[in-house]
Order: sequence, then structure tokens, then C-alpha cells
Amino acid sequence: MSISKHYNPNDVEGKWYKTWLESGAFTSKVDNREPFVVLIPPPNVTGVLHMGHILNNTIQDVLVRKARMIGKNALWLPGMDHASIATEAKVVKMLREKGIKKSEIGREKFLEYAFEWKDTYGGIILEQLQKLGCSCDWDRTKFTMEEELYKSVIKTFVKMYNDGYIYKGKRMVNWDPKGLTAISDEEVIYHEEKSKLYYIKYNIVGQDDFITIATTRPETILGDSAIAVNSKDPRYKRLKGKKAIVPLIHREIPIIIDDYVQMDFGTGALKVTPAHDSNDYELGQKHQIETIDVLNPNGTLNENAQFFIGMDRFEVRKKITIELQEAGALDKIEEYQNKVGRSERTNAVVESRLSEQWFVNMDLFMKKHPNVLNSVMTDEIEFVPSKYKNTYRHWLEHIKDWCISRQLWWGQRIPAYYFNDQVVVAETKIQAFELAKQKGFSGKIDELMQDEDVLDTWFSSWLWPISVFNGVNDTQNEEISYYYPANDIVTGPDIIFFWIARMIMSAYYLRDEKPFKKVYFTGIVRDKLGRKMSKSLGNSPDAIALMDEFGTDAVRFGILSSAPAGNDILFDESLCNQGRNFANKIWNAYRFVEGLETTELANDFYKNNNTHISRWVKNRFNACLTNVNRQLDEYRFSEAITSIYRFVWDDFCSWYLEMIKPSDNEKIPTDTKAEFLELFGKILKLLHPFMPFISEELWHALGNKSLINQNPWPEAFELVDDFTYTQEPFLLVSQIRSERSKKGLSPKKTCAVEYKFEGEEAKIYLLFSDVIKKLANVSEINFSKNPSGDKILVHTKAFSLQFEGVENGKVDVEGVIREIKRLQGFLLGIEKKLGNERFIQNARKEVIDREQQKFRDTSNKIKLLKEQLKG
RNA sequence: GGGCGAUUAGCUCAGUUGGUUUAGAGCACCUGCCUUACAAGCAGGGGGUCGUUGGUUCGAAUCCAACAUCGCCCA
Repeated sequence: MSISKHYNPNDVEGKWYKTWLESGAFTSKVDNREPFVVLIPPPNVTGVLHMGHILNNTIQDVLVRKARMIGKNALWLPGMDHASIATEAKVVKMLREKGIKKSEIGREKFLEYAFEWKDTYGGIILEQLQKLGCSCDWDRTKFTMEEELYKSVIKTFVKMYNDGYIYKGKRMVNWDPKGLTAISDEEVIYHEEKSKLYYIKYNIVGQDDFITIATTRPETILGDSAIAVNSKDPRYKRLKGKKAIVPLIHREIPIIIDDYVQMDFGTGALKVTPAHDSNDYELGQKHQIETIDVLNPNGTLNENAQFFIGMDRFEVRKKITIELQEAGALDKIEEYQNKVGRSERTNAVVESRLSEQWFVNMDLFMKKHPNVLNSVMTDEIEFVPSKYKNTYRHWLEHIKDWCISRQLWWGQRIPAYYFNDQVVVAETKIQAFELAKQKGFSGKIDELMQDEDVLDTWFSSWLWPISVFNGVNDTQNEEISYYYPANDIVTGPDIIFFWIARMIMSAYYLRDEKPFKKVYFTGIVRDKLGRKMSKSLGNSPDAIALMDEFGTDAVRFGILSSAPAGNDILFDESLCNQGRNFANKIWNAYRFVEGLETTELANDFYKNNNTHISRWVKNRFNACLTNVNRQLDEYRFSEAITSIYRFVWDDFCSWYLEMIKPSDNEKIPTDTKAEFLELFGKILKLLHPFMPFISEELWHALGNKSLINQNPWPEAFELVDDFTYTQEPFLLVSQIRSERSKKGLSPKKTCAVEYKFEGEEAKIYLLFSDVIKKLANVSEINFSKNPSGDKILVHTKAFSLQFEGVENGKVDVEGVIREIKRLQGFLLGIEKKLGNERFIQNARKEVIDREQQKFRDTSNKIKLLKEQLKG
């Protein structure tokens, strides 16, 4: 069978993923091994794979694949959340295209359509995760709207209500006019936007005077009910107690005094619109002024506005500017930068709106559950990198009540039931009916009206670590007892509040135990220009196309090698290219050796050199393994993959393979080949968590029958050799090549090497002399009392090179002198250090020894260089 | 306005409790090679006063302070 010259990922990926699924390689069941649990940050049901997911999920896959190999019962549990706003918007749109109105079909029918939509279009991302090679236990895939999880949410709501953590109240909330729902503080994203500052004149009642206010929202003047100025502001002393007239509608409003007003902003006069700004609302409450709501839920103006009724707020902004100008009330317009809040899901500009909503009383909750903060601060739950501990604490210490009701249908319906002016909260309508009767309700069960609203999606996601094991409904079941708490959560820092913090809250509330042991925060993937990747910018590469182009392993390599802990990642496709080249390199190393003819009769080269070549490379492998183990333990994924890359490319391919490569017309000894393949197998296992497909393919090419992930993680070779395999002979090889290259000689020109040192110093060179000859095309390498040829310095040893058919070159006197000067400068520094008593007193012994060694080496080098000058 | 972080080669980034022959990689660049595994490759090479200024220390890319620039989070 001939093997393709290039590794071809498309030929192997689908095949192996199918095999993995069919063999149940990713399933986990309760047993007596130690569990290792990773919970996927549930992607949103409407989501598609982007670079952030690739990063995040590749890391999770590395963790679970390695955990399997070190003998743990690894479970990576996948799932999705129902994304209430985003999904409802999609379903509404789909219905509209069919000519169906949501309001006409009613809740139940709408939910049928929504589930249908979910089954047809939702969850694309889960298939995409399979393409990425993710080793999730798909049989356990959870969805936040399925029965068990739905019930968990309802149960939790009722419990919290009964415990006094949940209340209903009329409050200023963030309103999404596109999603037509309230949203929580966390769902509002603030960004600097270009806008305008409008200066508008209000006449004073009964006087030929006016006051000018500055506002970014002129359309809201129709809802103005006061103007506020600072008591210290001399400009407005004269207007104390006076009234102003709102332009266009001619409403008379009081001028109030409050030191909240910033004198240096705008004109120092603030229009107060209590219905449409939370600060104004507070002012309104304090000064007992009218609240005039001029906006409909969808952002159009209502009758209270008197003008522009039914027109959108931004349209009105343009129109009212013109009318104000015509009325002579517009003073000027300035360009202005301000922070505008937009809805995380719909991107609509968020309105402050007074409405009745359900909230979680966070102050009370945090007082009763100090572990939510303490567990993180004491590393009971470890944050990697730890800098996010501060962010977490800061948020918790300034936490506000969580608005959890949403004016939507797609979600868990709030289990609150109303009668007369009363409310009861219960898991089922029957239970609610019983409660209502106790409170004096005398009507029929159908007269009990359930709340129309659903709960925030995060009110279901926050139960994830518990609800996926049904631990809310059945608190002591076998699975939750075994798998909980989870080991790792891998996620971006952007959902630290949304999700991480809230999971910790629900965990201590429901189970009085942490939900997971460690949270690894990845960086945020940005484009080459440092911009966050987003659909609207269109700067995110198509993740699937990227995998098709370079191969999945290559993409995993690329994203991992650019992902140091906690720092943002500027993603560059060239890293995927590097990954592809790496896969190809490995492929070809195998292809080459596999195709070599073997012999039982080793020639002299192999007989004399096999032992130390083998020990050298095993030594290098051990060093690599030690590094990778440590780097994985410390979650330094980019360093771990780099360690493997460098070992494979440099030590294994460039040196080891070249050493054991048979010369023309020779065969490789059977045992040498076997040894190569043994080491190769270990490398594949080491590589497997990072690049699962190619490692599986080649693992089977080696003749293995089992899946590679079911094999134990490699262990170091036991080396009974006390000889230190330094890199010195390889430095000599490089230097000979370099000299040859500098002289413009063909690599085919041989070189004779002589040296003048003996004994222990020469040992490593003697041992590797055949290797040096082979790799550097050296004809002879001998001791000589009087070496002739071009002098070179390797580390601290001098060699003379005589290239075939070339006169000895002249010594590069200037170069050597320059080098001597440099070394003398260096030596001076060391001398100063060693001559400093305080250094000798304070520095550790190893450091002093090292400096002394440096001193000897450098002196020696200078001596050797001076000899070169002499002759 | 408050907090966090970054600033190291042309670009992207490592540099783990301060000390490893006076800073490492990949990409890009230059030179020579289609040398029988891999041109998705091989061999060789150039390129950095570690943002600035002070300080601590025997010793600073690394610790501290201030400043500058950029980014993120929160208000």
C-alpha cells in the first residue's frame, strides 16, 4: 500500500469520528474510578461555531482526552441553552414570513412552533463541535427547556420565593424595545457612540427670560416634568421657584434645585424625564414630580407625547429637531460622544422603563451565602488566571437586584398565580389552587391566572452543574452524588457575571457546595487588528471553512498555540497553516520509516551507534514529556503544544531521524526501526489530546487495534545511563554546516576535523564521532597535537576544519578581535560580580557556582581565540 | 470617574518564586539547496539598549512608583 505524500485530513477525520461514536468511546457511566467532569458552557440554540468556541472547546477536549488517558472516568457533558430572546425573535420572524402573528395563535401554539424550530434549525453548533473532534458524551446532551431542566427551574424559583429571595416590584428596568422585554443589567452592553448634544431653550413663565438645557435625547422633552439646577450655580439663582415652559407642548414645569446636577456638563441645567431615565426617576421620586411616560413598549411615541404619536423614537428625534428650530427653541447642536446601552441579544438601544417585574434580592442573598464570594477568594474554587478574582469580588460587592422576568413565551413560565389582588407561587397549578384557597380564594381553579412572563435564560443556565444530573429534582441521585462537583469549566471572561458567578450562587444555595473546582478563563479571540470578532463586522473567519481548508487538527493546533492563559488572542490563519505543516511533518516521518526495508544484519554504523543515539533521543523525549505534563497541569496549553512541536520537529525529525536514516542502498536494522516506531507511538499518545485525528490514524497505522484515547498516557523511559547527553556534538555539526555555507561550499564537500583536547572533555565527541561524520559530511574527526585548518569555537572547545579541496582560509582577524572584546566585556561583568562581597554573601550557592563556571568558560574561550590569532 | 491588564525582533507572542554563557519561538525577510520522508521541505543567516523616567537590589525584561500609549470590565 502506498501512502500519500501529504497528510490528507479529509480522508481520516469523518471516519474516525464515526468510529469513536460507534464504539462509545466518549460515554461515561458511574463506576468506582475517580470522575473527571467538564461541563460545556451551553451554547445558545441559535448559535453557530465561531473562533471563540473553537478555542474554548479545543481546550476542554484536551482536558478530557488527557483525563481518560490517565485513567479517570472522564465525562464531558454537552448541551444548549434555549436563548429566550434570540430564539423567540427567530421564531416570530419565521411566523411573520408565513403570515402568522404571534398574538393571534396564542402561547401554546407558539411554543409548538418554537420547539419545531429548535428541532429543525437549533443545535447546528453541536454538529459543528463534532467536526472539531470534541469528545463529548452526546447521549447525555441536555437542553434547558427539556422537562427535567424546566422542572428544576420552576422548583428553584418556588424555593427562592418561599425563602424570601424573590419579589415582584414596580421598578425602573432596562427595556429592549425590539425584543419587547425587560432585560437584566448584565444584558446591556455599553459602547461609545457618535451622537449629538442638543441645546434647547425653555421660556420662563411670566417673564421675558429663558433657560437652556442640553440633552442627547430631544424626543423625550415631551415627557419632561421638571428642570433641575445645582444650588451652587450662580447662573440660575434668579430662577429659583420659577416655572419653565416645555417647547411645542407648552407644559409648565417647575425648576427644582438639586446638587446631583453637574454644573460643568452642558449648560448646568438638566431636564428631568422621570419615566425615561433611571437617574431622573430618582430625582422625580425625591422631588415628588410627575412621571409622564411617552413611549410605547416598541419604542414608538404614545398619546402622552401629544405629538408624533406612533412614530419611532429615532424618527421623532430628527423631526422634533426641525420643529424646535422652527419654534425658535433650538439653540445649537454639538457633536458628542457618549455611551449608549444596547441589548446584548437584539442590539436595540435600551430604554429605561418603569414596569412591574420579578427580581432576586441580591443583598439578602449574598448576606445569607457568604461562600459565594469566599470560595473564590480562598481558591476553594480556583480561577485561572487569578486576576479575575478581583473582577469577581468587585461585581459581587456592588451587586444589584437581578431582574429575572422576561415578557416572552419561550422560556420557563413564572409559576405565580393571581387572584383578586393576591399572588401565590407554587410548582403546579393544583398546588397554587390549594394555597390560594388557604388565602381566601373562592373561585374555580381556572379563574386562577398564571403570570404571563417567563424567566431569564440565565435563571436556567445557572443551575447547569446541578440540573444536568437532575440534582435539583432528585437531590441525592447516584449521578449527582458521583459526578458533582465538576472539575473544570472553560469559558471566556465575558460571561463571568452572567454565568460563572450565578452558578456559584445557585450551587451554594441549593447544595451548600461548590459547583466546580476550577474555572479556566480563555482570552477573547480577536482579529489581526485587535477587534473582537463579531457577525456585524464580518471579521470572523468561517470556522468550518477553516477546518476544511487546513484540517481540524491544524485548526486546533493554530488556536491552541496562540492561546496563552487569559490574554486576548489575535487570531491569524498562518497559525493553522503551521499546524497543517506540522501534521504533514509527522505524517511523513512515519511514511518514510514505515517504507524502509529492514535487515537483521546491522552494519557497523548501527552496531556502534544505536545505543547512544537511542539513549539520546529517549532522554530528549523524557524532557519533553516532563515539560508537557507540567504545562498541562498549569493549564499552559500553548506552551504544551509548542513543547511537542519542537521535540517532534527538531529532536525527533531533524536530528534523530537523520541519524538513523540508512545511507543509499542500505537497509535499516529491524530493531532500530522497531525502536523508532515505539517512540513514535509514545509521541502519538502525547499528541493525541491536541491533535486527535492524525494521532488516531497513525496509531492504527502502527498496527494497534484499540483506540488511542483508551491507552494510557505515556511514561518516561527508564534510562540506566548516568551519562549526560549534552547537545555539544550537535552544536559542532551546526557549526560545520555554517562554515561550509559561509564559504559557499556544496554540502557534498567533505570536511576533516581535528581537535586538541583529551580525556573526559573529548568523551562525548568520541562517542558521537560517527554521527558527526554522517550529519555534517565529515570525513575524519581526530585528535591532533597540532591541528591545522580553519579554527572554530564550539562552546568552549576549539576545532580545526579542513574542507575538501579548499585552501585554509585566513583567520578573520577582525572578527576574532571583536569577539574577544565582547567576551572581555562580559568577563569584566562576571569578575565584578564575583569580586563583590555582598554577592558572595547573598546569592544562592548554585548562582555563585554558575557565575564561576561562566568565568572559567569565558576565560577559556578568550584564550582559545587568542591562540587563533597567533596562528 | 473606579478597577484590571498590556507595552519584548517588521508582525503575533513566550519568557513560570529576580541570577542558565549579557533575551526565545512562529510568521515574514535574506543566502544556498527540487540533497531519495516532507518545497506543506532542508541547511545557513540577519534582526531587540525588553514603552519612558526614577527607585529597590550584589544583580531587574522580571519587583516598586510615576508617566505615556493601547485595550477590557464596571459606573
